[in-house]
Amino acid sequence: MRRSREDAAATRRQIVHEAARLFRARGLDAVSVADVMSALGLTVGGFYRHFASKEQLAVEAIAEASAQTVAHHETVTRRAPKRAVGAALIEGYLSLQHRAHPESGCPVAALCSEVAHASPDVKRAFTQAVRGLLEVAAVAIPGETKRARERRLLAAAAMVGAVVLSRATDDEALARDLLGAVRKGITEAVP
Amino acid sequence: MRRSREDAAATRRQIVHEAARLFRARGLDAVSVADVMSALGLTVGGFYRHFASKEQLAVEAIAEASAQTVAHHETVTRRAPKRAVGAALIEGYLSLQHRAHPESGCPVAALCSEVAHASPDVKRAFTQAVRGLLEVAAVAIPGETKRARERRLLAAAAMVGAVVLSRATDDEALARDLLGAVRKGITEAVP
DNA sequence: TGTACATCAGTGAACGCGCGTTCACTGATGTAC
DNA sequence: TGTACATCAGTGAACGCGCGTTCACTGATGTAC
Repeated sequence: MRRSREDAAATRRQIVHEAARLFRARGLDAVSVADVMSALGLTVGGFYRHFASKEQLAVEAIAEASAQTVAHHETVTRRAPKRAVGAALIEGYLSLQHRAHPESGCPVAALCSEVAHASPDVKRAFTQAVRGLLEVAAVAIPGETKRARERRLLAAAAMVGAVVLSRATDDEALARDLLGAVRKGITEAVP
Repeated sequence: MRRSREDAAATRRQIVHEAARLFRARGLDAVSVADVMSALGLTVGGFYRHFASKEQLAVEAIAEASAQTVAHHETVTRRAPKRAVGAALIEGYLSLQHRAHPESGCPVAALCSEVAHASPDVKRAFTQAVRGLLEVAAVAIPGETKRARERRLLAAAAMVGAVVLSRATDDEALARDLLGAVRKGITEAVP
């Protein structure tokens, strides 16, 4: 039966929110529209009242996950002692906690190799998420010089690489070493 | 009809070879057993004379791709002027050529975020590929010290991260900048 | 070396299954008067 | 404010499709004598 406009808008937000969790946890392909809807106690049919396609949901879910991640990093920035903001951001990103919880973590690390084969719209949303990550990196490595920007790109690539590889390996020691080595290497360059 | 033992062994090798190409090009999920077989002019049914499952093929294809990549890097090492071996390896890995051709490139960069959700066997094969990459990195950054190992891990994470992100973005300038920044950052540390 | 038979690589159709998407339907919500 | 009607959020079943895997079959290869 019909729901009020507010209820419908809330449902839509819940679908995007749940999709943002599930896509990060299991990947875009491995999560079906039915998975997302049934996680909310809804049936598949209603999905298409809100979205034109699963792809549109992927686009919005990536944007939502990116916004959550940026907001999380802003919280970390606010709470950390002023001199140690960069270190706090880097340590959080490269933590075993982040490794263990892709569903609430950085969508760039969660989806990077999959997105290489995705549609232009999904790639665009993903690229925006990468830009969000680089803005967070600018808190740890500020400056408008070419060199500062290069160091931010290096830090972002290394951090994403370390988290992704730590998740893909079955060697716990290697996973820890990767995260630790990148944390050390990046923080040496970030006072 | 039945084929000779040599023919059958050759078919098996071709299946693994083609799978190594297709999986890197499109991802493990997006390539079907039928895709691999029909690329060789064969039908699906015969596949199960050679492999117990698609998963077993994925394991062998990752190992094959890793071996190809290590062999390619050995060729680069042999051909480069002795003082510039590290730079040659790094530049090849971080090239637009590598970015444009995942099908013949590093399987670690091609499959990293997908493998996080794969079976233990696939993760084990992938982890071996990561170790292969670290051995290649040891040519550029030799040494048995803890510090040398950490720098290899950092270099590997940054290189994989840069290639993966450069492929996932729709922003060509960002892609080039990522590859360039990591090349610069890593080669500064690698004389 | 020749022959009879077992083996098995590859074919092609079929299997059950889950997918994204569509659709007729329901009944509460929103709107027009 | 009340009423009649249109709208549309969500249901539940159905659609065509491609997937991984199985299987009866074929005929050349391999083996035993």
